Amino acid sequence: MEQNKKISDSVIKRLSLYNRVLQKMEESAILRVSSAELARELGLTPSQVRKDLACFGQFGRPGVGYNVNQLRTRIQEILGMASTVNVAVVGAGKLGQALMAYPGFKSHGFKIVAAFDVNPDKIGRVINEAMIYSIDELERVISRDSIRIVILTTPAGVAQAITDKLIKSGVKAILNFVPVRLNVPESVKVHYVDLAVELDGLRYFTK
Amino acid sequence: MEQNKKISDSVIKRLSLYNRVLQKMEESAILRVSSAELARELGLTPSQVRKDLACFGQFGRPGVGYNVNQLRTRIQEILGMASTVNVAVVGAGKLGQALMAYPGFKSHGFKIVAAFDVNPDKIGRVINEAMIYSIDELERVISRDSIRIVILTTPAGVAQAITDKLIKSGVKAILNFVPVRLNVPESVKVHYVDLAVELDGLRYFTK
DNA sequence: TAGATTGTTAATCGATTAACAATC
DNA sequence: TAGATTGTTAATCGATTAACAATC
Repeated sequence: MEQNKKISDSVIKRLSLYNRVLQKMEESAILRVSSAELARELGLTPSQVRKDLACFGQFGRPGVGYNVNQLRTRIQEILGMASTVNVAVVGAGKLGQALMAYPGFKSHGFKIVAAFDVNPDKIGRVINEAMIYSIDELERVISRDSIRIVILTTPAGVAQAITDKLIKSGVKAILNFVPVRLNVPESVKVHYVDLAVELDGLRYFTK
Repeated sequence: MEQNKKISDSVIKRLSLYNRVLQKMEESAILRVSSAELARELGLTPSQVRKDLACFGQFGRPGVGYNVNQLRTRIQEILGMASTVNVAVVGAGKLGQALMAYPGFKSHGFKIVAAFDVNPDKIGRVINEAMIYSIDELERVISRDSIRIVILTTPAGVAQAITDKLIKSGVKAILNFVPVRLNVPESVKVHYVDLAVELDGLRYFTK
């Protein structure tokens, strides 16, 4: 069974990818899948797929493989995709607004329910059913909508101060597009999406 | 000296982060820095900083540390930041247009010089000095502007076909926002930015 | 000189891959 | 039964951390 060790971020991200592939297979009415097929689809090794899944119990049958529907259901349980999770965007600039309109979150069970900005011209506007609030409303709306996950796209200068406020309001995880390292307590998780750094990696490769 | 082993992506990304910190220090007229200070600034260990830098030679002086300006200059050489690199955005939807307007690329030596889309309403528009071209112009413009790095934000259905075209046109690296695994030859590098998967990771953490 | 800090080697840790008995 | 494929243990690989002699 293997279980009870703590699961790494990489495993969770791959689980999310398995789920996507399984969803496609289900649409194509495919009933069974082997670790080898999943691996090929995602550019992994069969061993890795089996090991990832084994973190959470036994889903497959030797000689047969995995039941597509059953495996997908179980992964969605593990990832907590059953109920939709509310997310807020903080900083409704071009990038923030683009993320508010991004269609890819829905199928993963996320809904952007609010955004925040300081610009009076933006406040009150609605994008994709979510309203842009004044940053002064942060605490109130975060708590009203039980928002635990936030996408941060503010200017660099205010990112830390706003993060402090977010954490006070009960936010537990931040997807951070701001090129600044955030100081947060251990109980809060930050994922960094640093686009310029990503491009730096690509440029180095092309030399 | 350590050198001549192949350098991992993680090392290159950290180099890019060191560069950012060093730039700030230079603005504050700080002349010297130790691996311990750099490490603290970025949440790493001093060992790791020294090891990363040692991949490319000896920059520091025992008992003294690193010369800020000298180290930054050297890192920019390593990363190839001396001359600006042309980048194209393929798929000028909301996300693509937001990335065209993103101010953070410039300081890293990137310039988005062109975008591509199929929508006739968008074609011909100019955002941040870069024009949106018809996708039919792909080969011509990519080659005209010597574009080797592309940011991909197309619909999922056309991502692979367009990627094939890009590679034929000479593109060597792709920053891929489309939730699809791209099939590319070994000589081409793809970095995936999968926002829904990132959020899945955060949601799992908050449970 | 004494204290600080490097570059580098060795030890540790974690993640990936290979191997294989169990079993459908 | 024979072939396929799992779950799991062992081996490998790579990345991070610790330790320390060299040296400013």
